[in-house]
Amino acid sequence: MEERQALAAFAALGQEHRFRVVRALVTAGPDGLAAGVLASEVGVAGNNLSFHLKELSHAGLITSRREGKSVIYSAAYDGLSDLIAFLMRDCCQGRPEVCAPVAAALSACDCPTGDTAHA
Amino acid sequence: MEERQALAAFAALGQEHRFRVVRALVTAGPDGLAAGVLASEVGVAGNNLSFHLKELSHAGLITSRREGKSVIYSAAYDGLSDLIAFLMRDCCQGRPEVCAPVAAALSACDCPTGDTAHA
DNA sequence: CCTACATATCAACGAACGTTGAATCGTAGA
DNA sequence: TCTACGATTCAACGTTCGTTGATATGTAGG
Repeated sequence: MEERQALAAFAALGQEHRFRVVRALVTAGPDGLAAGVLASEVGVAGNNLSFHLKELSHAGLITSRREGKSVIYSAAYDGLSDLIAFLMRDCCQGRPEVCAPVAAALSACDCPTGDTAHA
Repeated sequence: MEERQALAAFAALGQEHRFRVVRALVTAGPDGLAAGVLASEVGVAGNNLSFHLKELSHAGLITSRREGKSVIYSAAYDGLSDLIAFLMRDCCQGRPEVCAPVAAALSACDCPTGDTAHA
């Protein structure tokens, strides 16, 4: 991931409404949510939401597809993981003070980290 | 980490100059860097840098200590790891599409993840 | 005490951001 | 084709952000 893209992603997530959009889409799963549903879920006017969705899409954090009259938005899981990986690559840099808690968070989650023996 | 704090941290990292400050401080290690050194390293005027440093400090990403005539700034490693952990907790949510690449990035780094057999 | 140096604070300006309302585009059904 | 509906685009606005220059604080040395 380029630095430019990462900066855009951080700036995008630094806005409350956009962050709530991303969280709602991640929670919704790969099926995604229609723009109208997102609007009422986040509490933003439709036209305003379009503005934020374009920003998030440009930052590589969400994707969209048309489905009948609706436009369905989904979280771009690869973009999100790229962002986390970029942050760790730029900040971890051989410093266990940063990585250790992240590794702990990984094993506290339902994901296959390679050493999660808790499941 | 609170959502409010995480939003402030994302917004802080979304600014190029501030991001470069954080990267410079992480690279510098726990010893940190003086404000003047940071100013020339990032290419920002001293008074302007103070503004950004206050923002980063308020976001919990850096800390400061006075040392003679200089003020030394250091990366807040716990704040950074908290931020990554928060992002994964809010975005991972049992979705291996996000966690797997992060786990891969972890093992590509010099940190003890518990299963890094590459070193 | 006075000077020199390193940072921080303040007021002010221009630029970018986020919101709003009206108008437009695209799709589905009568 | 006409209407209804969902979503987007556009122009305008008020606000916030980032930068600049001048000023103030705090520290070390003469």
